[in-house]
Amino acid sequence: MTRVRFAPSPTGFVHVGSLRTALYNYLFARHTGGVNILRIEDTDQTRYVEGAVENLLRTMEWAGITFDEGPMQGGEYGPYVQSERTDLYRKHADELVKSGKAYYCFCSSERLDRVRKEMQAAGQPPMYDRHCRNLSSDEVKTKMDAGEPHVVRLRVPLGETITFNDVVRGDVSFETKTIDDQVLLKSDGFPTYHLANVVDDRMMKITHVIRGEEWLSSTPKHILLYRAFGWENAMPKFAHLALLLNPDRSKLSKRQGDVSVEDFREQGYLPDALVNFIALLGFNPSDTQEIYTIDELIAAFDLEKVNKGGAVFGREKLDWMNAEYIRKKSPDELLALVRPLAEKRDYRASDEYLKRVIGLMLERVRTLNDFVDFSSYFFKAPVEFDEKSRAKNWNADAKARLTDILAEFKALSEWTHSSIEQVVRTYAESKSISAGKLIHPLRLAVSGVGMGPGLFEMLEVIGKSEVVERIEYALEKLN
RNA sequence: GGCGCGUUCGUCUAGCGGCUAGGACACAGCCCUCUCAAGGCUGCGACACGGGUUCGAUUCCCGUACGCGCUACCA
Repeated sequence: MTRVRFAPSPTGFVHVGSLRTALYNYLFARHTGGVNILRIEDTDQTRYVEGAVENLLRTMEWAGITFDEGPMQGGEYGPYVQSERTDLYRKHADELVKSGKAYYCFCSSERLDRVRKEMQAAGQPPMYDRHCRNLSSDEVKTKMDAGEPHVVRLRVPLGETITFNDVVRGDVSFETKTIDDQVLLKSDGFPTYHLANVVDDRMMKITHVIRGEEWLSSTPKHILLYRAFGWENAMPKFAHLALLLNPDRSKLSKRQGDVSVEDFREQGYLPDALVNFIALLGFNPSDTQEIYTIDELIAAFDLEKVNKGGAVFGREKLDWMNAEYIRKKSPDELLALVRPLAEKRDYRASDEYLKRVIGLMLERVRTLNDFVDFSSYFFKAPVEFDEKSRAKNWNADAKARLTDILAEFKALSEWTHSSIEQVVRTYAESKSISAGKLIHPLRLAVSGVGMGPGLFEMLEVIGKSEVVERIEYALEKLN
């Protein structure tokens, strides 16, 4: 039975890179019929953010990523929040100190900074100088009795090579002499990531650690910890995912655009589309298919097929994919999605009316928000008129023709797109002009802009009386 | 600086010794058309570089370049 975990730090919003890590864990768990676990890694008290966990939970639910064990669903290896497990970490840190695999360090952060600076100045890699590594037990006792603040550090064996087989990268090696005597337990009594992570992965019987590439260099420390605890035989497999990149190939970050899942949600991206898109950033089932349902992704997922190189998070393809997903939604689903957006803009309309607007806009939107961003004229008469379209389509001739058309519209008993079209085309023919000479000015008069859905369908939806009023207004206002 | 990882069209990718290097997004043109889209067709466009290994390298090995990550009492 495979057991994997997604172990985020609740520090605010959910980064799309985190979503991808969560997604790959989820896909792997479901593909292998294993267990997907959510564990909150909140051991840094200085980075605590109010409501971050709730937001994380909501975001995961939105994305359709489910967990079998976690803070909400419980499980036999809980609690699943690290701040509630501190006794466990302390116990394990003590055990390591007793067995000589770790030691107390009383160095102040000032001393640490100074040492690092000195080493750097000397052209050495900035590392801890292992100052407290060989303190005698008497010295330790004296300092402890005096209540000196201290941390627990791992006693990293010198002169060894740690090699492990990463599922996506193959063999990776590190020299232990390049590894710092890592702090395991901080002076505030909380564990660092390394300790808490290894202890929890072991206690929760994790079989595969699927995480971001930023952890690759720390993996030998984790392996050393497994060894120190005597857990070599329970070592999970490691799979390090390449990072998501900005268009300039730097690590995907704020400032160069949106990076939080919440941002995309707010901008009208569908969870299925975001998930589909992100799944294919670094993974491909060796197929030319682009659109995958979540079940297809689960069926196709394979850690061996995860790419080693980082992928640029390119917005254009996401937009295309989102549009594809929007068009696959049923009218009722779209209504439910767009309704709140329309209300936020104070667009008053019946469900029936909104549905018709959605139907006309469907082929023209890339996000849910586009439905309302580009359809204001279905709900409110234009107050401004697009200057480009006015310059091109509006003149004395157009005004004269629209005056004629207006009269015919008023006389029209049946207001449907085909009856409207008939009026317009018949009139154009009678004057020996192209229908476009009427259509464009009409569009401008009624919508205020030069683009949009087919004119006749649009006029039908907006309704006769409103159309008449708008034409009258335009005739009066526009020169 | 040190250590580690990576590198196929602009972007996401297929490829796992022999292919006219395939697909998608984007872009350009054409068709459709009342505009904008959608759709259809066509086009543009890549194996980072240098050495090996081999009858033959995008593919295997070694360098170089470039990019990224780590180098905290943050995760």
